[in-house]
Amino acid sequence: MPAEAASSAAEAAGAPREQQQQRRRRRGRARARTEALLHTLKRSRRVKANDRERNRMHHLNAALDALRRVLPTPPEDARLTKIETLRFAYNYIWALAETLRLAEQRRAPALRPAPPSPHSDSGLSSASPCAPSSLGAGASAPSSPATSEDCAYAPAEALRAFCGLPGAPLR
DNA sequence: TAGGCCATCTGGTCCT
DNA sequence: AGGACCAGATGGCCTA
Repeated sequence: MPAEAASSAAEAAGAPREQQQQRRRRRGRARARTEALLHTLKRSRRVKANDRERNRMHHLNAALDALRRVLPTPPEDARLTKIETLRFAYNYIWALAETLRLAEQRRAPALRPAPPSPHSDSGLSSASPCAPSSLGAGASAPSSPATSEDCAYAPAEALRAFCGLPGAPLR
């Protein structure tokens, strides 16, 4: 072992034992200081990260609250939970899109059969910003949260059915 | 008291 | 390197 060799060499050289011990103690203290510093550094980074995470979640919750405010829930209803809010929003958007589609269909029945062509993605939905294709779901309407018969004849009814109740069916 | 919901902390991973 | 995002763990609060 080189260390042993070195120490015995030092002894052989006549270095006093006391000096060696002092050196060892100093090294120990220095290492302890470094570790403490590292620990506080890690700690302060963690605290900062926690702070950011808390902030991030607050922003997420604020967005969720904003979403709750625009959803048509009766004010006396208990506040929707997070998962309920998301499901409700999904169904609400679906119902709105469906309403729009049916309204279009009534106004211009001749134009009705317009299955999305493979190239239709880009050219869709000049009608309304709420049209299905502009909801980020691609060329087709969001998949139905229930059977399509449910709102085939009464869009308003459908809206109520799908959006009036929290926990409306979501796939 | 069990179960649901929520806020917070934490370590890992990815991105800039 | 530091920040954003994510998922798991934990503990508190509330309600049936």
